[in-house]
This record gives sequence, structure tokens and C-alpha cells, in this order.
Amino acid sequence: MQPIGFKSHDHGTCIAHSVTSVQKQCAERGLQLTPVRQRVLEILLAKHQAMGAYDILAVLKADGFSAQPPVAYRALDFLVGNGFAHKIERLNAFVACSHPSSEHVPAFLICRVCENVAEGIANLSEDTVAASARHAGFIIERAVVEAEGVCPNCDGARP
Amino acid sequence: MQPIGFKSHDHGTCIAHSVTSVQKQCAERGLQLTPVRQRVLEILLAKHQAMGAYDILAVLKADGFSAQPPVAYRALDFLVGNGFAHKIERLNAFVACSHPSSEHVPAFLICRVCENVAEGIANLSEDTVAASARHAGFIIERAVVEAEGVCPNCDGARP
DNA sequence: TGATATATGTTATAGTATATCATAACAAGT
DNA sequence: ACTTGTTATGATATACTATAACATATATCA
Repeated sequence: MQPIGFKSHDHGTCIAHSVTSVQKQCAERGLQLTPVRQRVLEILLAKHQAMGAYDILAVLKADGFSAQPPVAYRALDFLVGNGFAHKIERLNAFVACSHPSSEHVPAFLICRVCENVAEGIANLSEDTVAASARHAGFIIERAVVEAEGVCPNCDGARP
Repeated sequence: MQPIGFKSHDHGTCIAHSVTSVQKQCAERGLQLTPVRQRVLEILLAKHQAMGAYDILAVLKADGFSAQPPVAYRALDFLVGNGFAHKIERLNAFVACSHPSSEHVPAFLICRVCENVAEGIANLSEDTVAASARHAGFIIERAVVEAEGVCPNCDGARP
């Protein structure tokens, strides 16, 4: 699986497919994809940029949902907790997961120019990280890789 | 190099050596290790736990330094910018660097029980991350790995 | 010495996140 | 129907994290 964030693609069907896929998984796993939660997912899917909770909140408000911070954070907790979205700590922002159907260590490629984000998959188990953890007796439960740099669209275009 | 955060060691000399090493590097590189900056480094070195900016600020205040947030953040910017400390995004907190003498991709092993942090070194260039980035045409400028789990001291002791 | 850059002091404010308590909606058992 | 348990929402207030902006001081060097 490769990052899709920097390639142009049919975003309309991309969103529709993702929503359908998440709906299916929720049904299978007995999770409630309530209106707010689905709407937040759609908001995230609408961009491959990371969005702050308050950005999301503004969209929710425009949609007629309640607009207090906990509304957004609860929906995001649900999505992140069930693997449908990720938090990018470096940006204090959230993105829809690009590979929601499998457990994985997400690796974010964050363009510091356009702020688009692509999600790849890290294989820490074959990295020195796993060896270090093993040597130290540390049990890794979850992990994330965050890389900042310049995406192909911005390289050359802007310094 | 291995994580040192979960092994007991002579912490007094550990701190002293690190401070001396940073002093030496600052001298070589023409950087000013001012009193506040050095004190913040010492504060970070005193623990292998990550400390929030406001925790550091409290210690600075007790030491008679000015205690407005910018004081701590500026010192931290200096230390992080020059590779003497790292920010752990997941915790919004800071740790002294365990390998301040070399460029590296830090990999943090964060114990969710005792909150101690060990710093290892990731080798992303041999990870699928590098392949993804290359394939996407993305140029990585800096990166970090943050892994959460349970350290050997806490495993078994507490659930 | 004077010019410039670098570092610090201080106030105010912006941005991110959570605690807390109240209410609603629904399912299951009595 | 009535209670109980559980999950999700509504709403208020507040805590925590970080930076902008401007003033002052200190270092460095031509």
C-alpha cells in the first residue's frame, strides 16, 4: 500500500468508498456510526490535509450540529480509537485513515509547504526500534512515525 | 546505542557528563549556553521522564528565574533546535537528548504506566517508510518515532 | 564607540483539550 | 409499566499548551 495524499485521484468516489467501508466495519463490530461521527469522518475525508478539532467544529456548526469542543473531540476519539482516523501529534490535528481495514503503524509524510499529509505504513518490527525495545524489555502497544519534509508538488515550486 | 531510560545508572555523573558535553559542543559551535538554558537542560536531565513546559517553569521559578511561559519555551526552543533535547509530541512534553552528539531520528519508548521515556534511534532509511517516501517523491527532512507501551519495570508490577 | 545581532523581561492572548454534570435514547430484566 | 444499565449528547466552565508583540538588556564585532 502506498501513500495517496500526493497523487490526484477521484476524490468524490474516494470519499464515498471510505464511508461505505467504515459503515460496513461498524456494523460488523457493533459500533455506532452516529450522525456526528459520520459527519466528522466525511469532513476529514474531504481533504488529505490534517484538520484541527476547532476547524472541524466550525464545519459541524455550519451543518447545524452542536458546536461545543467536546462534540468534536468525542467524535474524534471514536474515530481514532477504532482506527478510522489518526491524530497527527506534531500538528495537533486529525486525518482520516487511509488504510482503515488493517492494524498498522501509520507513518505520516507531512509537507511543510502545502501541509498536505500522506499516510504510509511503517514496519518498525524490522527497524532498529524493535531491536531497541526488545533489548530494553519494553512492550510496544502502539506507535506512530511522523516525518516532515517537502512533497513532490511543492518541491521546486516553492522553496 | 541503546535506550538508557529503563536501566538504573549513576544519574549524578550521567547529568554532569551530559552538561559538560553540551557545554563543549556549544563552545565549538558558537552557541550561548546561557544560565536559563543550562538550567533547563539540567532540569530535563534530572529525570528520564518527559516534562511539560509549565513543570519546567515551576522549577525555574523556584530557582529565582523569571517565570513567564516564554522563558521556558525559548530555552526549550534553543535546546530542541540544537539537538540537545527533543519534544515528545504525544505528551506535549520535553526530554533531554540521550545522544546529543549525532544527528539521528529519535525513537521514544514511552511507558504509559510510569511515564518514563527512553530514547532509541530509528533507522527509517531501511524501513518501508523510506520506500514509501521515495515512491511518492517526498523528501523527508526530519522525523520522529513515538511508541507507547509498558516498560520492564512496570510490566508485571502493575497492569 | 557605535552598530548590529542576540538574548531576556513582561503582558496579553491565542489555541488545544478535558472535567463535570445534566439529559436523552434505547435495550433488557422484573 | 417500571426500573436499571449503557451509550451517546448537550452544555458550561476551566485547564493546559503555546505564541505574539513590544520593551529592555547584553554580547559581539567592525
